[in-house]
Amino acid sequence: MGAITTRERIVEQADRLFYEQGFETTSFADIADAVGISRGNFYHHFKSKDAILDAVIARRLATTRTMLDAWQAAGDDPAGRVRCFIRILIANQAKIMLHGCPVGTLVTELAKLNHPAQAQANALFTMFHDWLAEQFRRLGREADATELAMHLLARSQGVATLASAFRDKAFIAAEVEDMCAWLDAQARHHATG
Amino acid sequence: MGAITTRERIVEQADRLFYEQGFETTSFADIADAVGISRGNFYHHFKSKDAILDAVIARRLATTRTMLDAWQAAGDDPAGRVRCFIRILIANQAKIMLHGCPVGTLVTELAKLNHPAQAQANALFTMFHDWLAEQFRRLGREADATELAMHLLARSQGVATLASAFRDKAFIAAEVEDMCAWLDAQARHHATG
DNA sequence: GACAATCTAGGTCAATCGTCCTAGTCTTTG
DNA sequence: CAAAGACTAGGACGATTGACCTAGATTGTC
Repeated sequence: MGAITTRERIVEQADRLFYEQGFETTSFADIADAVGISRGNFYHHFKSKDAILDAVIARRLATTRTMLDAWQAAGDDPAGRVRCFIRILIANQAKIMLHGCPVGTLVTELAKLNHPAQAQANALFTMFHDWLAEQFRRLGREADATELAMHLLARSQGVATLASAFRDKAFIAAEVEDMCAWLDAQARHHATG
Repeated sequence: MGAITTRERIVEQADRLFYEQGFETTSFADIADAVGISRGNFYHHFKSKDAILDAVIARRLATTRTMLDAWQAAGDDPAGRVRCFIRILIANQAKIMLHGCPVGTLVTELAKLNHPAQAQANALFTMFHDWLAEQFRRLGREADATELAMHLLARSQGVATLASAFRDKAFIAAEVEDMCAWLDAQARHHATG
């Protein structure tokens, strides 16, 4: 127990490669080489490439859930939690400048492929959205919590897209600061009005 | 003259298919079927798939240039021009909900593929950026025109990404309105401060 | 009307894709 | 120790990809 199984290593490397190269571009050979096993060995663990994609999405959902729960448990300040979300852009800025947002780029690619797993990938977005909306509700914005969550989600996506295109670190920093200021204004909007 | 050449029809259909399905997913057979010519005929007009991509990007750069010039010539109101840009999201909302932003999705895909044409595709972003920055300069925001342009570009990208993921028309409308309000505030910021 | 350039069709090529199969090896269990 | 099941390696498959080739059709020019 506790040992990393071959199946877990496959999902781990597939996750990384799907992020770095995209889902369709990544072949079985790529994953096999990364894991260090033979190609034929694959079908003992996954019956198809789509099955690997399902496992990767499930893995991302699990790690995202863990991250959100950790922020939830860290303190009692909803605004502080939202700031944690905003600052992902800085924490992961190196990877984001190279490969964009893991969620956004996957959802976009699956949409173009009209892939059956679109709905599952969208659940990643929904998970972030629902968590953000909950924080805004706790900030007293019950009426427009979902709109505020969508707004912040959209801004993060836009920053990731442009940061990747222009490889611009200063732009990320400026937008993160701007989003934090916007967040403070929203919290004040509750306190004063 | 004026007749649509086979080459133009190839570029036109490739442009559409690259947008709808993505660059890598679209095969020569797909384009040939759409144009109504044989596969082998291709290599008389383009020596490689990358050459078609170059032509598609050049076509998009030209149509974008034409659109921006038309807005430029339409009137003398910089804020009104920026509103034209913002409202692309509404004018093209059906396609955007299905396939995202033509610029953003192409740039993102080429980045994942580490494709040589990345720089050319990025020029599409730069063209929009420079045009927007020019409008902000005319609004008196010489000091931060480029930052404002990047900000608006990012927000548009984010809206397109989420609109595509959630197929949410109301979300687009709300964000467009919010961006227009933001634009007015920026213009006021110049007039009053 | 002859000739050259342009355009088109369809077949062929090697490479790569996801998938599948079979024959071994290792581990577990009675 | 023996039998069963889990795991692995490596090859083979049909399909598809981008690329290339050759031969015929069309067009334009003298």
